[in-house]
Amino acid sequence: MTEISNALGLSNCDDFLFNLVCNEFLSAEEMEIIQQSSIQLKFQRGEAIIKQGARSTHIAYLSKGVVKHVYEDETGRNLILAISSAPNLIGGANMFYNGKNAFTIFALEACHACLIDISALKQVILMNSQFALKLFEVASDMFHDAIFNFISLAHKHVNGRVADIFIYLSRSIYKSEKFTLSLTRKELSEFAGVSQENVITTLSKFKHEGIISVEGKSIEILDFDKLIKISKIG
Amino acid sequence: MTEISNALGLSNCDDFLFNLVCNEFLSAEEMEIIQQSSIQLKFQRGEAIIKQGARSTHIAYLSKGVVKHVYEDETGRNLILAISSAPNLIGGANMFYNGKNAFTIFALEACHACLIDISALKQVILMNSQFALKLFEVASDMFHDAIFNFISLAHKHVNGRVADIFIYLSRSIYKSEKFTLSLTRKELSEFAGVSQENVITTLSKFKHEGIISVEGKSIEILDFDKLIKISKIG
DNA sequence: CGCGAGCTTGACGTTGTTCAACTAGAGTGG
DNA sequence: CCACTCTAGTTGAACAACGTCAAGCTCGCG
Repeated sequence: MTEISNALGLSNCDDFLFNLVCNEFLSAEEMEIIQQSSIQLKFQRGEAIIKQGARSTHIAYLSKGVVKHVYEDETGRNLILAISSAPNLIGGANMFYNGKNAFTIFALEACHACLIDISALKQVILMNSQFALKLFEVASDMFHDAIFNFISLAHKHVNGRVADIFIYLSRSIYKSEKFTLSLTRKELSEFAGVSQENVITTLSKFKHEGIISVEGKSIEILDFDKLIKISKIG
Repeated sequence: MTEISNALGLSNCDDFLFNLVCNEFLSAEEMEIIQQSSIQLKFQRGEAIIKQGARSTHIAYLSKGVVKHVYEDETGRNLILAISSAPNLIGGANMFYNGKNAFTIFALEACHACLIDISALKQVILMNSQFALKLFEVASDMFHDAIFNFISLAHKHVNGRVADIFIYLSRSIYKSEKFTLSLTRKELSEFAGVSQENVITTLSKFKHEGIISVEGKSIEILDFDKLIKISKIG
């Protein structure tokens, strides 16, 4: 990847991590097929990487940044299905749907992503079943994240839902107990499935109880055990 | 399948429909591998076909009956993730998880199911990538059902949720506008993520408004359009 | 005939949404 | 340098939605 092509946001998809993920499964020839039909792009916060309703022509390998998976319903209300951070394969769940993307993936911060052509990918799957199994696992993981979130939405009140979200963000996305939130309060509420005001009130409560420290977008989880306890009781 | 082995609930897994699904993808040899390690069983209402937390050793091909996919949480509250009816492959989402089943699958009525050994299935996947793609599609379908339900839980009130459930049951499970419900009111409430009383009240309301006809377990959808309208406004 | 499981209805308190007002910071143009 | 405006965040009060509780119902079965 040259400096110039990189600056233009155009290059083949030869990200180091992507190689790392795939190399143990792919032959040079197979890797070549995927690289030929792939393209490396940069996205800014708010840009859609994969758009709901559009024909699913590609999935993406996220090499830098954080994204949200959003379902936009008829009434214009949004629901965040999941958050993913690099390095990760995203959009795989669209791959075998009816040809249209089931949800939109938005960049939450500056992102580098490699768009991989689905037909090339299928071609490689047919050549290499080990790789098929691997892809299966990745898609499966997202499914289980979704179930987890599901439970939270179905049975828990705001306290439990917000607790779940911060446990998820800390463990799976930012991988630290101290992080700078890439989501707005409104986005938090679209993740929790409650009103923005309700999320804010709950955050204030957690702050006053010394469970988390909140300074705008700077979050620190002070009492992880208590957060888990809140998550459990709902 | 002899009459005797059928009565005992024991036989190889040579269900006609199962053959139908697989034959276009599997060779005789591959089919043989799967059949050798599979077993045909009968289940009564309430019996678990696949148990949450147990090691995922098999998935199932449901040739007769209706099942529920249930997540049982720490506090003993249940959440129905999805309903499936025959003919269908069930439990596929557990296949590539961390080795333990993420949810339980219960028979809602008398069911015939063929338990298929996962290691045999993986063996065949490695031999035949066409088959891998097919399995991928099946698992993908369940994922999209789950997302659909997700939205319903996140943003809609009881009216919308109950409407969604009856649309789903009518279209995807019973495939008729008139059917005999295999779920109790309590199970409906575990599907909708609201209290049983709330489901009942809503059903009564729909009945008085002439949207559905309810006589115990006998349901008939009288005004599908109105049901869809209710689903949309939430 | 009586019992129990599933179903139904209404009253009441809790939880959540909506609305409206207010604050703080960032960007813009005179 | 200071209004002006726009966006994100915050707080409280009024109202609607939901869960819980308690009571009564129906139907099948011993």
